[in-house]
Amino acid sequence: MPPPSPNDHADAILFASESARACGRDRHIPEREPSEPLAEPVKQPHSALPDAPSGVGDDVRAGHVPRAGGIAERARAMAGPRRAPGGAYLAGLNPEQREAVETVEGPLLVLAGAGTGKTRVLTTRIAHILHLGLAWPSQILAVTFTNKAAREMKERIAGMVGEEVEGMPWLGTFHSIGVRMLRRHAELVGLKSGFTILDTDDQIRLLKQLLQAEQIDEKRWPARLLANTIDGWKNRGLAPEAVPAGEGATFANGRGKALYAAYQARLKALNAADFGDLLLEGIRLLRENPDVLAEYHRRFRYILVDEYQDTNVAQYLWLRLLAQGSHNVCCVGDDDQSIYGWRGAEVDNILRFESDFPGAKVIRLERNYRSTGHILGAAGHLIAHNEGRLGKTLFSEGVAGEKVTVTGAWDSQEEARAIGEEIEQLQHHGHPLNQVAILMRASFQMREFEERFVTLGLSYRVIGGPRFYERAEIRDALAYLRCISQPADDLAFERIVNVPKRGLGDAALRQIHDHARALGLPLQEAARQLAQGDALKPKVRLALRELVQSFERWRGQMNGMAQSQLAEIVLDESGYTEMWQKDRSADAAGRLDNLKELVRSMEPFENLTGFLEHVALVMDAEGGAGSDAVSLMTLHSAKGLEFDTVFLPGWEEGLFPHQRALDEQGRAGLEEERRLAYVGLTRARFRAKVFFASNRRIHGMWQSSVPSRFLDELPDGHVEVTESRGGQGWGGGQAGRYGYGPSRFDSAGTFGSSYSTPGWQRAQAARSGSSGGGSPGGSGRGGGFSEPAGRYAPTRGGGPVIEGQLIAKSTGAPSPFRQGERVFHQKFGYGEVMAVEGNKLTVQFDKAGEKHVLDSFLQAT
DNA sequence: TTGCGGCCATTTTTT
DNA sequence: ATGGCCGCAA
Repeated sequence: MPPPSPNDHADAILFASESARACGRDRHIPEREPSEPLAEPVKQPHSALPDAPSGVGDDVRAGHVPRAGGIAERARAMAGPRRAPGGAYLAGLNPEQREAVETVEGPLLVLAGAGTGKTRVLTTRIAHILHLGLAWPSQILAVTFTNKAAREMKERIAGMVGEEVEGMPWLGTFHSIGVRMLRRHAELVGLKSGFTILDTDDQIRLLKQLLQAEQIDEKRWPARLLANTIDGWKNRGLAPEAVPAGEGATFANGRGKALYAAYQARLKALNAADFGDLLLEGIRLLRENPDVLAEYHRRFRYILVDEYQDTNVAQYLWLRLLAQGSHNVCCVGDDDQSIYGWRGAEVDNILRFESDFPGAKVIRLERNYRSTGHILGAAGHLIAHNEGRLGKTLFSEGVAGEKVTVTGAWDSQEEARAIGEEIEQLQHHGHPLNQVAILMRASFQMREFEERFVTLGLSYRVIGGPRFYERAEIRDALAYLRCISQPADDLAFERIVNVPKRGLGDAALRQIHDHARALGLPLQEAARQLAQGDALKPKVRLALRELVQSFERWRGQMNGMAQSQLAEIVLDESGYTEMWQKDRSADAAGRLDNLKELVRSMEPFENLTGFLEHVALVMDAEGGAGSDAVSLMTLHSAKGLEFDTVFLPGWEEGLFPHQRALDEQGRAGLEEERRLAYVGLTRARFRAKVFFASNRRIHGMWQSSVPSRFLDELPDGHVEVTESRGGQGWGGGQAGRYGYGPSRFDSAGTFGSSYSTPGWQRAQAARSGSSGGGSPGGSGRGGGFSEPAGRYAPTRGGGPVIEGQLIAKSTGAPSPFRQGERVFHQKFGYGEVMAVEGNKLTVQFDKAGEKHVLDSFLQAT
């Protein structure tokens, strides 16, 4: 590392003296030793300041010194007359929250249940640290997962300490902080400081090329799978050489590890990093360069982590490295809300906190300020079925409120109709739609609600879904801009070389590639040379020359105008806008709107580079949240939000808990699904309304469904079973079979007749099936499949069956039904089998017409 | 090079 | 049922 620039020292002195003054005014804090707060900030800036190795302007000097007076002023203001020991910001905290805020030294885990004021603790804690003068804003590392969370945190801190928050360059997402570190020390990990950040799309295209070059069959070994595998390794902090040989062999007959290494080499050659690298290379940087690590140790006096239950191994390693300096690491999270295991989050991180950080203190926040007693009671009882948890019981001092309702519907359409009606009722009673959300397990469930709401004229808004910057037209437009800004960005060049179509197809691209590889040039430069020579066919050469010249022209204009203006010119002159204008498909107009929106969103940025950096990391555009509308989203995207009324449709076995989670993750998968249910319930302030449907169309085929086991795990005392209007609901048959004891759903006759339900029908089928043995359905609180666990209870021939706790996947066994046979189906009535394909049948129903159904839902007549 | 037709998979999502 | 992707034919 180069030595610090001379300026650093002078600044440090100024900085130190300011800090001493700031603290000096705080001197009268009764409970502190006089020397203690003084000592650190004075000593700290000296050691922390030697900064970016390059010495180029960075946070501390650039941002803070001029503002130091401001800090002192703030401190004085806060230390003013109204200040109780500690400051006004501590006033509204409950004792646990206050303890979490004031326990500033040493490792601390705050187990913050849903709605217990987690963000408040985090932000107040930062304000507190600043207020006491324990650290400068630039000495606090505060990490979140999403940009949204970072933004919110920043806003709330600003509400408490004012502009000082602007001096917190290390408040951000894991990734943005990772980039920040890497940009300063890029050379140490084999990159140049201006490296490009590749998103998933770029990553997959790169891997595709790699697979092609290696002659690996992409059908058998899709690039997507390799990308996931590599991401998985990166999530676990494994560089190519660290991948265990056995695991490295799982992809493409043992070539996984080598491919990973090749991919990393390719990234370096492109001067690019993918999302995983932003952390993984950060870890490498800190491990291999003790001086850099020491610098950050000196810098970060306090480390705070939000949503700790979502951290993966790489993030944990990264944090641990950094926390070895001050040991002042505070992680806030809730093991019961860990729902991202499937993308590498390790609940273990939070479960093991105390042993990972010796001397750690754990504070539980269990006082809930959000939900009514019944909702908390129901959610708490449900989550208590999980084994792997630290254990918390939320309580509230509020009212019991309305019970959680459980409503059965005949099929998903009726479910949507029932929910639509309830929402209209609420609306008539003056309930704002903004305070209503429908939270579902999978996004395909959304369509039904959208359709229903369109007919009802109910305004709704879909949260989540494809992000603005991930849309094809936006990515295309960005690729043009990247080509201008970074002529060596090969991936961007490839993306738009023939978009719109300009006759530069695979063949032309291959030639450019070959030329580039031969001379070690970026594609764009290779293209420029080829356009001049005569190696290409005239037509191709002309098109290429046109493109290359355009880029040069645009690049020349780059500095003379606002980037948004340049973008307009580029989109126009490249023919890209025209391409969509000519497009007759339904969404073309929307795409043009998106492009306009893109151009508009560029305006506030300093320059094109600044904008592109923003886009790479902050992949969200502010969507209009203005109007009063019902929110539709998945349970995953609901985490962290709250609504007065929450509808939770689709609580059926196979959908929720999702079959795949059960198949692939077993018990762990089930527990994560249960946490998801818990997250859903705890989003509600006053009303949580659970629904399930007895029939649902999945992959275009009607399937009968069994109510979710989670329904049985809701305690009687907090739940009310209602019947959807006009619905036939579902009979009591299946409940209780999961070993959690009897529940109210076991009493027959809650809904209509038990004898018309799919559960009963299936029990009948089981009884007449070849296995015999098991107790017949329909008796006692029965209808349950009480065959010994682990044994199949086939329907006729064997369809979905219950094995232990899981419903097995449909077997590939041949269907027992023949073409021409008369059959009966729960939803569609009588019909005739038209075609048989494995266990999938095409049936011509007398009333309902031709449908595709699984054989296990049919009975012979 | 482009355009169309068949084949396959299809939970959840951030950076 | 439906959309995305690949391969093949014009």
